[in-house]
Amino acid sequence: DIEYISVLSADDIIEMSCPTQALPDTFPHDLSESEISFYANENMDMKTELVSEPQTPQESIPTTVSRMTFSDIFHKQDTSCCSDSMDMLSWTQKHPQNWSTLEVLDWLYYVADAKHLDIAKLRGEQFNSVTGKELCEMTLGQFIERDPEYGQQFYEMFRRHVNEAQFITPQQSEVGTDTSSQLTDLVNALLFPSSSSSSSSSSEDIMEIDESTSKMLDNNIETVYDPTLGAPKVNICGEWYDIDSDPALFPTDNSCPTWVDPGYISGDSEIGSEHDKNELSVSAVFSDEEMPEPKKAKNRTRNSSSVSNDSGIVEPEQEAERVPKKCNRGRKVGQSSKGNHLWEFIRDLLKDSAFNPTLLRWEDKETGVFRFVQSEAVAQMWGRKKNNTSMTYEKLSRAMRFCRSAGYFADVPKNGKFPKKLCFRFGQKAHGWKDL
DNA sequence: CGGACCTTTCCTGCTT
DNA sequence: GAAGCAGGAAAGGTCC
Repeated sequence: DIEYISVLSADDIIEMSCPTQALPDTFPHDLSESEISFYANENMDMKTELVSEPQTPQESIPTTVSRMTFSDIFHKQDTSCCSDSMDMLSWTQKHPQNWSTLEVLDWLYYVADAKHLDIAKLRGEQFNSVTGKELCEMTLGQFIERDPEYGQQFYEMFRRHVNEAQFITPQQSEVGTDTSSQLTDLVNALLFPSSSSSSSSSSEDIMEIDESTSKMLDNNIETVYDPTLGAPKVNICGEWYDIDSDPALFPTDNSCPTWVDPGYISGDSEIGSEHDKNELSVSAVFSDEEMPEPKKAKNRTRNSSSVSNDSGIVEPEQEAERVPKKCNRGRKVGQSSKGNHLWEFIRDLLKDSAFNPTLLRWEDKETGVFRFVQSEAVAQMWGRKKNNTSMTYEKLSRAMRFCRSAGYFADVPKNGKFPKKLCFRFGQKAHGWKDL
């Protein structure tokens, strides 16, 4: 109701906005209604934005923050972490049946970005642990069940992708062929069927469709294997890298990009390459026997109270249950903490204006106090970094508390100056956060 | 191979 | 009641 909206103050808007932090905290409270406009995105979600430019351009945080998209965030990250960004498009070269759980999420976020979906409303966590094979079998209802807001769009985009996508094979990647524009066209054709679709579409068309998405692709597309260069080399950000000679860029774990999809090309599930032995075949990883247990599966071995009866006497059968069993605790295969300590990750996010103050922000830089703004988003990023799709803020905050007891973080002064929730402070062992 | 370290996972109890 | 915090316990991966 435009008449109703027009009398709202900025505070009213903030109060009414999505409870999952759709509006950044930096959205200014002291605006008049003439300084705010409402608009609906293509999904008919109402958004707010500033009409007038801030008086001091250096402090134009609210405008940029409120319009920030996933690729704005990730593109910024890409430049400092090329191998991560390469992985994010591996799904473009595989049949969805062979997507890993991470590739499902990469596709999801790619679509979310391309369609400018609201980050805060996106239920990405509902697609954690979903494999490409499972995604292929999901019905519209199941998509909507997982994400009531965008489930239908995801379903439609996914069906279109499954039905219409072509997948790059080594044979198609001929000498001198511009695989970059091919793949860019392909993906954009799938995402924007109405705008243009053939490989003849100009680069201007693509930029017009979605500049940030196109940039994201352009940064990664040259990673497609080029046989003319001999044994695998890739071009990242204008530089050619030799995979074998640069272990830092291509670690030996499964973060190595997938050049081709043997399972798709050969039409069966026989996996033969060394790479795939490392990565494990789809059938090996996602067979029924090996599917991850549901999150709440209880194989607990501690807490004697849970196995003793009311009288405190432990029954023989219950005693047997106390024998330690293997459960899904601790890090999973492929997860790594090499050089990625939590406090460093947090410090680096605070260092980056793409994340600070959008996802987390300083409360008092002098004393090292900071606060999570979008806690779940930070947790998902942390999980992404650690190859763990089931990361949540609850788990992240437990790790934060361990880091606190270890001295990397410290207690936040309880003087009423700082919020009691979502607030942390760097400790003695942490360094490098002051000189940001 | 063992141990230290750093998480990750799950949980109970408490506070806001 | 939900969200967040605090911390115990157990387990796993990495590094030395």
